[in-house]
Amino acid sequence: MAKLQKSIDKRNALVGATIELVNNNGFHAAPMSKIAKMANVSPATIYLYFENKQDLVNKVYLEVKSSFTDYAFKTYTDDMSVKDGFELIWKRIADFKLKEREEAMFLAQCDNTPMIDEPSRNEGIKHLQPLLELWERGKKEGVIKKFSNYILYAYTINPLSFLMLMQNRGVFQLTENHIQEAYKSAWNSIKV
Amino acid sequence: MAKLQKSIDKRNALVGATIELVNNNGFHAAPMSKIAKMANVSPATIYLYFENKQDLVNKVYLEVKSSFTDYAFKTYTDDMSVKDGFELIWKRIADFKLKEREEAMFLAQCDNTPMIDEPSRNEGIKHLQPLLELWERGKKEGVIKKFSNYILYAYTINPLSFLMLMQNRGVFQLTENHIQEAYKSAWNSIKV
DNA sequence: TAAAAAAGAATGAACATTCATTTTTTAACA
DNA sequence: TGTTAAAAAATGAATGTTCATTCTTTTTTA
Repeated sequence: MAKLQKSIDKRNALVGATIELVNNNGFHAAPMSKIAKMANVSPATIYLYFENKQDLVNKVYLEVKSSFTDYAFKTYTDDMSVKDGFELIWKRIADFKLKEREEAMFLAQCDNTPMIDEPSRNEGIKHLQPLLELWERGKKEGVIKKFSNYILYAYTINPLSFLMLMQNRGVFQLTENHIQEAYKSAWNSIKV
Repeated sequence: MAKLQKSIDKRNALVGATIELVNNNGFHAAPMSKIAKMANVSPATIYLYFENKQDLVNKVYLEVKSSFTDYAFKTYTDDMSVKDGFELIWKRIADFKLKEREEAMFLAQCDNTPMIDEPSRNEGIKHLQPLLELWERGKKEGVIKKFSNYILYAYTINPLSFLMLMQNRGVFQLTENHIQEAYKSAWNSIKV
C-alpha cells in the first residue's frame, strides 16, 4: 500500500524551470512542454503537482514572493528607529535583487503584467505588511513625510526593480557605489 | 494605373486595437485574429500594413513612444533653469500618464517585458535625449547630485509608471494631491 | 502486489501566416 | 463627364504548427 510521496526535487525543478522560462519570454511564451523538458519531467507530470498552468504560475509567484519578503525583513525588528529600520530593509531588498537575480526578475515580470490572477496578487501584497507598519510609525513620529504609502513605495523601493532590469538587460553595471547613491535618493525622497 | 493608397484609418484602428489587447493580456495573448476583429478588418489585411506580429508591435511601440516624448518635451526649452525644466518635464509626463492611460500602460508593458526586440528598444531610448541633457547640465551647475542617469531616472520618472499601474488596477485613485507629493519626492531625491 | 507516480502519445483548440478570390480605386481616354 | 481595365487593397478560408491538457500504459514504491 503506497503512500502519497511526490518528489520534492521534481517540484523544485518545475518551479525553477518556470522562473527561467517566464523570465526569458513571458507567461505565454513559456510552454508547458518546455517547462517539463527543462525540469527533466514529462508534461503530464506537471499536472500531478499543479492544477494547470495558471495554478503553476500563481504558486511559483507566491513562493518567490515569500522568499523575497522573508529575506527583506529577516533582521528587522520593530524596536529599531524608523531611519535604521528603513535603511536595513532597503539594503536587504537591494541585496536580494542583486543576489537572486532570476527570482527578482520573475517578481518584476509578475508585478508588471496581468500574468498573475487577482486573488494570488492580493495574497502577495500582504507580505509587505512590516514595511507598511514602519512607514505608519515614521509618519506618526514625524520622521517621514505624510505621503500616501503608494508614493512612498514608488519612490523608495520600486526604483530598485528598474535598476535591476537595466542591469539584467546589460544596459549598465550596478555597483556598490550605485547602491549607495540609490539609497540616498530613496531616503531623501521621503525623510522630513 | 493605380497608386499606393492604403487607408490611414485602418492602420490607426490596427494600432489602437493592438494597444488595447496587449494591455489586457500581453503580447502572446493578443492574437492577430482578435486585433483584426477589433479593428474591423480581415486578419490578412494586417499583413498589408505590417510585416508580421513582431513588426506590428515594434512599430506601435515606437509610435507611442514618440507621441509620449513629444508631449513630455513640448514646452521645454534649454534656456530654462534646471529646476524649472525638471518640474515642467516631470509634470507633463505625469499629465500624459493620466490623460493617455492606454498608451502609457502599453509603454510600461513594453518596457518591462521582453516583448520589443532590441533594435526597436534602443531606438526608443533615443527619444529621452532632452531629459538626459538637462540632467547633465544640472550636475555641471551643481544643482543636482552627481548620480548615474539610471539612478536619476529610477527615482524621479520611473515611479510614475508604478503609480499609474496601481491606479489602472483600481488599487488606488491618483489625485492632484498625490501628483504634488510625488513631484516633491522626485525632486528631493536628486536635488543637492 | 496493489496503489501511486510518471511517462509518452494522443487530442482538440488556437494561433500566425499564406492563398485564391473579390472588391475598390485609379487614371487614361471616349 | 462617364467608361473601362489594370493594379492595389481587402477579404474569408485554408494551412501547418504549437500549445495545454488528457488518456492509456508503464514504472516505481511501500
